[in-house]
Amino acid sequence: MTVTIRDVARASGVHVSTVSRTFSAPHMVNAATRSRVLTVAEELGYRPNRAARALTTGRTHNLGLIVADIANPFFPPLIKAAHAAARQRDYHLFVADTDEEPAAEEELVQAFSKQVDGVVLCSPRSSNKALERLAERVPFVVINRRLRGAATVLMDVGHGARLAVEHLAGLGHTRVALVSGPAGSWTSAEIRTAAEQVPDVDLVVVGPNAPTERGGYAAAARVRDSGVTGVLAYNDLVAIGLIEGLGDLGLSVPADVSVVGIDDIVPGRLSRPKLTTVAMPTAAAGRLAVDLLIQEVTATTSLETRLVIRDSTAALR
Amino acid sequence: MTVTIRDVARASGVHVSTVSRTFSAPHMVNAATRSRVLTVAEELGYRPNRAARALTTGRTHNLGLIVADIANPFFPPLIKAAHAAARQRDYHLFVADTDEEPAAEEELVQAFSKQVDGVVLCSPRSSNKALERLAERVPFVVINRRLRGAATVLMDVGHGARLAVEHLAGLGHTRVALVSGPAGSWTSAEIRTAAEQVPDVDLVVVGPNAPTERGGYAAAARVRDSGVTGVLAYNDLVAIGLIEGLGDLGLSVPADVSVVGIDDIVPGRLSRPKLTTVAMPTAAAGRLAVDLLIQEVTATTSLETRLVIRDSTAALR
DNA sequence: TTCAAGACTGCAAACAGTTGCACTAAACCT
DNA sequence: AGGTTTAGTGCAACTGTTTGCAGTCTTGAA
Repeated sequence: MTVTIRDVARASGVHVSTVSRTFSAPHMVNAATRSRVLTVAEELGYRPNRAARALTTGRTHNLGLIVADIANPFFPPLIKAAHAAARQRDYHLFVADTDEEPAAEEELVQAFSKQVDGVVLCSPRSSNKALERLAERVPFVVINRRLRGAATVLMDVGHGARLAVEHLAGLGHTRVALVSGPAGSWTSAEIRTAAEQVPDVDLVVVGPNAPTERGGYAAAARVRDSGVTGVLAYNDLVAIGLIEGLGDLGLSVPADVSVVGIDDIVPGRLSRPKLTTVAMPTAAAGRLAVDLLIQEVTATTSLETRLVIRDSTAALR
Repeated sequence: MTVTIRDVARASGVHVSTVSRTFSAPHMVNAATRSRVLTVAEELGYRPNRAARALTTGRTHNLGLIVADIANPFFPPLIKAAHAAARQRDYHLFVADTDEEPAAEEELVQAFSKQVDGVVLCSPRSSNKALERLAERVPFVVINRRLRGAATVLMDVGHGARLAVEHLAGLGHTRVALVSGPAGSWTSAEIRTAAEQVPDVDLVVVGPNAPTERGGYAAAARVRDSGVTGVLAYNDLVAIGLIEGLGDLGLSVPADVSVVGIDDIVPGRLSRPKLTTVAMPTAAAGRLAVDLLIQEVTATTSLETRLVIRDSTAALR
C-alpha cells in the first residue's frame, strides 16, 4: 500500500508528469500548482521511489565502498568520512568487506554495478587486468593504489616514512630497522624506497610480516638481533605488537629502542607508551574519493601525511 | 549500452519471460533451454538489474544498517558481521552513521525505506513514538533497545555488569564506583540496576559522564575522592580514560584501584594494563539482526555477555 | 488585431524486469 | 483412442518514474 506519484496526481488533480516535475524539475511547474502538489504529497506521505527513478535516469544516487576489513581500525574513519560526503550530496552508501579475499573485490563490484553510480575501492589487491575489466562496468576510484586511467587517491606514505626515519636519525638513531608488511604490498614497497633514501642511516629490513599485532610481536626477536636502536613499523598494529614483543624480551620502549608506527589508528593513541606515528589522512581520502566519484572527474591526487610525535620515540642514550 | 534481458532473449531465440525465469525460477524452464540461455547470457555479460527487479517484486535484496558512529570502535565488528550475514544470503548492505544525532535516525530510515527490505537500528535514540511511525514504513530490528512490537536483539549487559561487580567483590573490593554513561542511556540504567543488586558491595555512582576516553579522564578525581578501590566503567573508552586520569593523580591500576570496562573493544586489549572487561557479543548481534530481518521474524532475543579477566583488576592489598 | 514566443501541462513511450494467464505439445491413464 | 494432466513457453500487463513532444493559454509586440 505504498503511495505513488499517481496517488498524488489523482488527489491534486494534475497529471503524473506534473507531479514528477515538481520533484525533479520544480522550476518547470507553476508555483501555485507546485505548492498544491507538495502539500498533497506531504499529507499522503509520498516519497519518490529511487529505484524506479534510477530505471529511467540511469542514476541511482547510490555509491559503493569496498574495503578489505571493516573491523580493521584503519578503515572506520575512512568509511565514516565517505559516508558523510555522500550523505551531504544526497547519496547513499553501500559498504562491503572483502575479508581480505582479492577475488571478492571483483565479485562485489559486479554485484554492485547496476545499483550504484560508482564504487570506491580501498587498496585493491586484484590484478590490473581485473581492474580494467571492472572499469568497463562501473566508474570507480581507487584509494592507495596506482592505476593509470582510473581516478586515484593516494596517501603519500613515502613522504611520511621519510619523515619518520629522519625523526629517528635526528634523535641519534643511525641503525634503523624497517619492519615491513606483507610481500607485494604497494604501501610496503613505497615505505621502503622512501626510507632507504634518508642519508646517514643504516636501514635493515626485517620482514615480510603479517600486517597485524601478531606479526609485530613475532618480529621482535629479529629486531633485537639486528642490533638497531630505532624501528619504523609497517603500521601501528605491527608497532604495538612489536613493542609488546620487545618488552617480553626485556627491551623497553623508548628507553632501549624507539619505535614509530604508520596510520595513526585509535589504539595507537590509547596504548602505552603512546605511539609516535605517521598519520594517514584516511578521512580526507574517503571524503575526496566520493567527491571525485560524484563529480565524475578522473584525477590522481596525493594526500599529505604527517608525523605525530608521541612517547614511543626518544633520544639515543 | 548495458545488456538487458531482451538482448539475451533475442540472441538465444526465446521470449524475455523465459530468460527472466531462467534466473528467477530456473525449475520452470527446460534444462536445455536454460543452459542455452545461460551461456548466451554469460557471453553477453548479462547481469540482472536488481533495481528493475525490485520494482515488480517489491523486494530489493538490500538492507540498511544505522549506527551512531561508524568510527566508534564498538561498531565495526558489528557492521562486519552484519555484512557477512547479509552477503551470505545475497543481500547488500547500506551503512549509515547518524553522527550521534537522533534526528538523523528518522531521516535515514525514511530515505532508505523504498530501497531496502528492512533496516537494523543500533541503540536508537529516537522516541518510541518516532520509532512506531517508522515501523509503518519499513520493517526493522533494533539492537540494544527494548521496544515492544519490534524485533529486538539485546545484549545482556546487566548480567555482565553483575559478573563484573561480583568479580571485584571476590577480589576483596567492597567499595565500588560505577562510572556511569550519559543520562538517559538505556544501557547505563541497565548496568546500574544490575550492579546495585550485588550483595555486600557499597556502590557509589559517579556520573553522568560522556561515553568517551575524555569522559573517563574527567571522572578520575571524583573516583579518587570517593575512596573506592574498585570501579566498573560505562564502557572501555571511559575505563581507559579513567586509568589514564588516575595515573595522573598518582594512583596506579591495578595496584591501587581495580578497573573493569564494558564492551571489549580492540583498544582495550592493546592498552596497558590490558583491560578486564565485559565482552559484548557485537558480532553475534549484527549477524542475528540481519537474520531476523531477512526471515521476517519478530522476536526478542537476549545475547549473553561474559567477563574477560585481564590485567586491570587485582586483589585488594 | 494578429502573430510569435513563452509558460505550463498532458500524453505516451520508455526504463528492465516479473508474473498470471493462455496456449501447445508431449506424456500419462484407463 | 480419447481425455487429462503436465511441462514448457509466449503474451501482455504491470511496477513507479522520467522525458520528448505536442497542445493550450497567456502575454507582449508589432
